[in-house]
Amino acid sequence: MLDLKFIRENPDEVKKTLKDRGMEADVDELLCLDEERRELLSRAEELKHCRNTVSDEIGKLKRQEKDASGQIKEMKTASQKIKSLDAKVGDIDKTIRQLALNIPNMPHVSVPVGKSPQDNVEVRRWGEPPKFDFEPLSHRDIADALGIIDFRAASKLSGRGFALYRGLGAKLERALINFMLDLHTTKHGYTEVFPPFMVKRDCMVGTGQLPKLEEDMYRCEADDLFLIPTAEVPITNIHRDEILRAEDLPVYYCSYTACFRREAGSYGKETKGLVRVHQFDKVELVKFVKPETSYQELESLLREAEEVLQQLGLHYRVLSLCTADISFAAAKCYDLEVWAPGERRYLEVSSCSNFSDFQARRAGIRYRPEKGGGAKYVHTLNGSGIALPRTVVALLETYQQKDGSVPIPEVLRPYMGGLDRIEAQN
RNA sequence: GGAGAGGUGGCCGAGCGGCUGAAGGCAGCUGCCUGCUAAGCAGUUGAGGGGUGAAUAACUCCUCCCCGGGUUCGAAUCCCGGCCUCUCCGCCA
Repeated sequence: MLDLKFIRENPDEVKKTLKDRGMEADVDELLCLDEERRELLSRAEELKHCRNTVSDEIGKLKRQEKDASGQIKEMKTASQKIKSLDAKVGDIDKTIRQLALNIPNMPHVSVPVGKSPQDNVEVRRWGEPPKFDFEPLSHRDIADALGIIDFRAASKLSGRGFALYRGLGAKLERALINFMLDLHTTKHGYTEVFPPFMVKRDCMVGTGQLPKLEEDMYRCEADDLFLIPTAEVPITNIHRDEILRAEDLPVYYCSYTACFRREAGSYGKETKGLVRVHQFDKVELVKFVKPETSYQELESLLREAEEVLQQLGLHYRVLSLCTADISFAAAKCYDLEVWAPGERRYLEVSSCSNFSDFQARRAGIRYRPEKGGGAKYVHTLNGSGIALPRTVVALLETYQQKDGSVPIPEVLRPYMGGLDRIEAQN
């Protein structure tokens, strides 16, 4: 959510942002309501001031056992007026909030202006796509031949869009999780967090999944709990409605969780195999930082996510998303796309965003810049570090051999009991 | 799931329906004092919003004692609903 005061003072900039993002929202109506609200508020406050002073007088009169029935009568009607004014202000507040929630974050000046994902800018590539002297297979065929992922069993259990990892496949998943967590906690200074996978509605609102994306979330109706779509939700909400101490910033958390997404409305080619599933594993990176450092922090967050792919030896590219493609809450966003030779395309495995104070305002996460100073909103950032299934896709497809075996990248071997390749199991 | 208790400022902890935005303590900050040990004395220290204003200066007003309703001229204080925490019992991986 943007600061109302900011919208009031910079309506044209806000409108330009909406245009750049290809979105619509009624800024003028918002401003009009805002003005009306302030006027009503002034009137209500004047009356309240009057009520406060007269009520004091009544108290004094009563203590002296004098008559106060005139004042009481007067205040009775004043109270009614206050009530109706407050109600009006409350209604307008709701509408304003609704309108304000539909206004996206202001993109950073460095974000490319564009109309569609085609206008995203490639920032860099790392490594080379592998060359094969045979026709590379898709991860589904590789995994099937090796017996490490059983899609048939998964759909028997849970329907389409799920995977069941078996044997070395399950071990590989576990190895990847541990490798990533160890990298971020030991080398990049993150604190590991293992949160609940179900959260209350408040949390989903705090990070912005609700109300807009309720259809995409799994919900346990009896308790009104939601399965988390990403660790971003519980982790960001750790400090909801808190004022952090300046000396504790920056705060870095990394977290492995399963993620649950209904992916309502996505069918077709993408839904085969591991590319888009309802439940997947992900290691997430979350930062709470001082505003003046947040763009530096975004760069380091991106590097930290990239390092996972580098150490795994997977070719990838980095995109700076354009105004039309960055998410609603983001001020700037990089996507990390890994090359999948069998799919013959790049797959998004991480999205690293700086939300500036947009998410913090909504979730009430502040810090006190200096002693005696007022509390300010922190800047929040997050990025996957990284999502597992597509990494597995890229890994299997990149390292596949003609004989069907898949060598394991060096860095994962300690996590695989020293094993150096996956071969067909019985 | 059953039976109780409770949620007050950075923390601990008082609080009678009006004199409480909130006693007292701790911690922090600012002075002063002092060679006796992180001692003493005084002052000061919450958040959000509105108005006047060039102002991140100043003044002023409103709101906030878990959240949301209600009673009342007036509610931290009374009533109802919700959320959370704790204790005891039961059940269970």
